[in-house]
Amino acid sequence: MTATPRLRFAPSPTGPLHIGGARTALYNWAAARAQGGSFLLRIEDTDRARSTEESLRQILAGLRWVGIDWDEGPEVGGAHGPYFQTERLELYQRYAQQLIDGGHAYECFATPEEVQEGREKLQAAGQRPMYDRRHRDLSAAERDALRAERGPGSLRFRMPLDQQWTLPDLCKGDVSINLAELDDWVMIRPDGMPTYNFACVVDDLEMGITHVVRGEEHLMNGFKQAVLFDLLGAAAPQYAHIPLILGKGGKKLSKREASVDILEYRDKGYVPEAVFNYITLLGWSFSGDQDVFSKQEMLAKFRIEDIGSSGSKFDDEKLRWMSGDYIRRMDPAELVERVRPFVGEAIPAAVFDAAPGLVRNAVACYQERIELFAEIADKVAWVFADAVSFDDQAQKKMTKHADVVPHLAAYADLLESSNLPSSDPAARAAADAAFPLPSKQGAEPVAEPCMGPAALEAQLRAFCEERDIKFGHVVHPVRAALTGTTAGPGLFDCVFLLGRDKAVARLRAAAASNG
RNA sequence: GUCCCGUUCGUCUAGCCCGGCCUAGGACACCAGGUUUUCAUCCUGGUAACAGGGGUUCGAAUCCCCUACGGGAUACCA
Repeated sequence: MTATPRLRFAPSPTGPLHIGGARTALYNWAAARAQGGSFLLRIEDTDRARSTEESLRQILAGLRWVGIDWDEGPEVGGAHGPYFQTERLELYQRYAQQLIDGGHAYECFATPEEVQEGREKLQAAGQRPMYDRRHRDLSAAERDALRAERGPGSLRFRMPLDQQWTLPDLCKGDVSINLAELDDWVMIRPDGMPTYNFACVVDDLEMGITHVVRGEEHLMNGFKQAVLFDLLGAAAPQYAHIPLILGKGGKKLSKREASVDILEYRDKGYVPEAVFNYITLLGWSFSGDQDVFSKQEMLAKFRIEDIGSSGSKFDDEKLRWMSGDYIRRMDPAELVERVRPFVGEAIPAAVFDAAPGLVRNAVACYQERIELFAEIADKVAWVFADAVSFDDQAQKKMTKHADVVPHLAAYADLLESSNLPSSDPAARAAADAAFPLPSKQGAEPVAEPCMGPAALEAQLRAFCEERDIKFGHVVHPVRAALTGTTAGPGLFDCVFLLGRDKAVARLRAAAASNG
């Protein structure tokens, strides 16, 4: 019965895409996709002074990064273009003329000072401050005189007065207002540029938009636009004005508590699917007991009507948790791929290419220990570095177990004569292939080309028994010696990753500097 | 000031439209235990909420009214 839905996201390129904008885009996108409709992007660049190419690029990149694509709009074209408002000026003029002819718009010559003065008067009288409609009913002669004296005026909308208007809102329900509360708002500026409300209506009409999801700061604009649609003899889209995203304090999200620019999340290494998931959850819930869901799952259930009507606060902690959750569930091969842009110097590019097995193993060892892609760099650096330096905790462990330090050299000797994988990234492909890390307890291949984590553990346990030292006391200094830290993957995964030469060298270095 | 919207654990929310299944469920965070060579993961358990006040009703988180608090809008910005 209803036509296929057409929704849009209509940002103005005056800054980067922020979290709130991304969520708005997301809901519009989802509503379209869920119903097999179209999603388009329209650029509202009528504010020429503030619009920039750079902002546009950032917005498009931000949308793509969270996984939002569009059927019509910049870079993809479409049958309802152009998709930049500054390229549609003639269209607005045509509609403006139609409205003038129909008596629904009039020219206003009031100076900014006069408008302001009128506002203050109303305010003082306890009424809503707005344009006092002083030029609403000018005679033709008065109009001509003013134009001759002051030049072209702005085109204002002749708001029907004293009329109760109810706006059916998909999110808020029916919202009513007396139209007299609304301004005779400016549709076209004296320079011919349309304002937001006017261009928006013309475009939504021309582009066949059926639903509009947008922030609740536009609720009042919803009335203005709906009335205009009515006077144009057209049906307004179904509006859904959704609550804003707030910061921890319940105030507008500020840069202090969270990144406002969506691309900052990309740069910090958040998993985009998690950002998508989390943002979706800010005001919409998949089900009573499931927070993590795929796009496909979401689309199967999404309905605009289910978007919550109360504001929500942005919680970076949960976002991070969710990012980590996505990482944990990722295929290790994919993780390696996606972590690559973030490793910097920690894993030299040459090693990345020459020793995929080693890199895979190293990264996989940290899969459940990171929440952001970017965290991998610092974590794995010790594997690929030439030597390590101890952090405070590691140094403490070393001094605390000073009695076992002498044994480190002996352990080094033992490893030196053992069949460990090589420390040379290029010479250990078979070893890394034979032992996918992190090693699971109990499992160990039989026909292995070298010692694996389990064999290494057995070896060290025997070593301790021979020398009558506590296994638990050796483990910590060894870990510190090898990795420079006290936390990390299983100790024998660490030994394995390092390979013989590096493990031996680090044990000896630690023994020397702490003995 | 005026108009509009909102208010369930610290946070995101389920439940509310179509009153009883709600001794209010889930998730993050937090606390306690377990697994473990460390960290992390994982598992088990716990703390914790219907803004307040009036109605309506046999019965209200759910319906109505008032108050308080929060947010938004009050532009020739979007």
